[in-house]
Amino acid sequence: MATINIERISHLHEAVPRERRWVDEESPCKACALRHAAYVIGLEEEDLRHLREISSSVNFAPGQTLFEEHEAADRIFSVTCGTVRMVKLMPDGRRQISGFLFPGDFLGLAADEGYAYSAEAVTACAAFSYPVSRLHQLMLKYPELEWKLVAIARHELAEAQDQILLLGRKTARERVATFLLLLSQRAALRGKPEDSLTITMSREDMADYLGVATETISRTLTEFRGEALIGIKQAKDITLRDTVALADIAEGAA
Amino acid sequence: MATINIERISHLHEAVPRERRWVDEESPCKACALRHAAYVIGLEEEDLRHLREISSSVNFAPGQTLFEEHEAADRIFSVTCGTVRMVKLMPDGRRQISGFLFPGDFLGLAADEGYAYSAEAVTACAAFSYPVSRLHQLMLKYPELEWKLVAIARHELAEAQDQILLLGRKTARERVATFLLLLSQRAALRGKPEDSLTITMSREDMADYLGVATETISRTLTEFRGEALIGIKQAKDITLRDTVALADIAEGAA
DNA sequence: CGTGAAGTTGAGTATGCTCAACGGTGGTGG
DNA sequence: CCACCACCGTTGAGCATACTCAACTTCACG
Repeated sequence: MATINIERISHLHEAVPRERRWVDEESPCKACALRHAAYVIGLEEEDLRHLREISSSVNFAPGQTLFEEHEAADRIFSVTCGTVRMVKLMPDGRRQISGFLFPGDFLGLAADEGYAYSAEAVTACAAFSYPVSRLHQLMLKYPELEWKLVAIARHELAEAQDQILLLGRKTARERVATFLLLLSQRAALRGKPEDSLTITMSREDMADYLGVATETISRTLTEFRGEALIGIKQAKDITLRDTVALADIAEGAA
Repeated sequence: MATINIERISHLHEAVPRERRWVDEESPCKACALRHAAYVIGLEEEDLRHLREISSSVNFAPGQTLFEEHEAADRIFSVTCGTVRMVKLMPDGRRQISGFLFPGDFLGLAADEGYAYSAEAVTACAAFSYPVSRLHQLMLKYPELEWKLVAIARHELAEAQDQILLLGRKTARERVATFLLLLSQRAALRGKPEDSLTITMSREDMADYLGVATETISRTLTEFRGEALIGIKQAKDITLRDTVALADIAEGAA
């Protein structure tokens, strides 16, 4: 199992690796068990062993690019540590983030000729990389494992549908509430407190994910604080105070 | 190969089957070759034979429901004829259409416990239905076929990403232009004229797909006509007059 | 403790929505 | 076969949500 460390600097405004930030998400990153990358769909110990044979481990500094949109989609990744964003850009610079990935998520499935989006490290992060060609061979050998890949894809498709509803029909308030609850659920999945959130991404990232302006994110969060729905200790450190009310808002019931 | 005709009436405002409309899309519907359902990803004759063994043929009248959101996702469909819409509803009635399906498209992959959306016939249409359990068995037997299912899912994910960009960041003009070009491409795939479109869905469906109001669809189309980008013989009969300009608008370059 | 990036707040505005009236088309019944 | 009616689509006027532009504040890092 080789270890590759891709050293590409992505955007000018992005910081260069800083040792401090390498560990502040999933303290110590070295505990990158592939198991992490699997809880979503319930891969068995046996599946993991097979996958491990063809995987390489890769690390990325904040802002680094895992792969670019349209690049040949010859690798699939599973995130083991940190936060990754999937980014689509328009010629004039408008940016849409189609999703954030946390430990346990698969990355790079969406493709059609090339990748459907660029993938960038939000925090320092680590991932396993699987060459698609070897994955294909493996799948032919273990069709039961392949069926699990189908299940992962089905799950991801369902998530994309939710995002489409959010972007097509929800108000700014509903979008932000939905997002906070999403972060909460994902934190819970990783065994972290579900009502004390550490926001790993910037307001700009949140805005580009929710299809609004950064100012709208700020205003809405302030609004929620005013309604005692959340507490904001610091910008990146938010407490959920009334999850039920937030859920009502998220689904448009309030 | 059994033939099931599900006779569920979906919404009150939807018409009951009418013989005339059963045939006006893909004259004659009886020519429902599974091959139709396969050009996207290039299934081989052999794959089709295997799939045919476990499929049943189903027909739907305009407005009928193929399946409901949250229902157990135990069937996957391939559309052979007509137009199908994927619908998500919010409690207060807001509606988002996450996509339209044409002959050759697969349906029902997006699921997580249950289906991620309801599927409804826009026009009269026909489909093949594959029980997931039997599909699973088949896949274990023919892993090469299963890999093609993964490819279909990857393609669908890429499409969902495009829709996310559209809904998150594009203006109304850009959305409508993108949609017209999408219809054009899909028509071309089916061997139909690519600049003389037959719009099979209502303005309301278009609006709910593009995340705008129906009035905005009307206004934008009128605008495009005024700019000589399109011709509108009748509401459902649109000619593309300047595909290049439309493409520029669609990607935000104009 | 200074500096620059990130986040918040405010004021004014624009895009697209809502509400409403009008027009056309197709299907149905006389 | 024609006429009516209902529904779908179009157009218009006013308005609201969220954006843009700009100033100010806070925080992280050196």
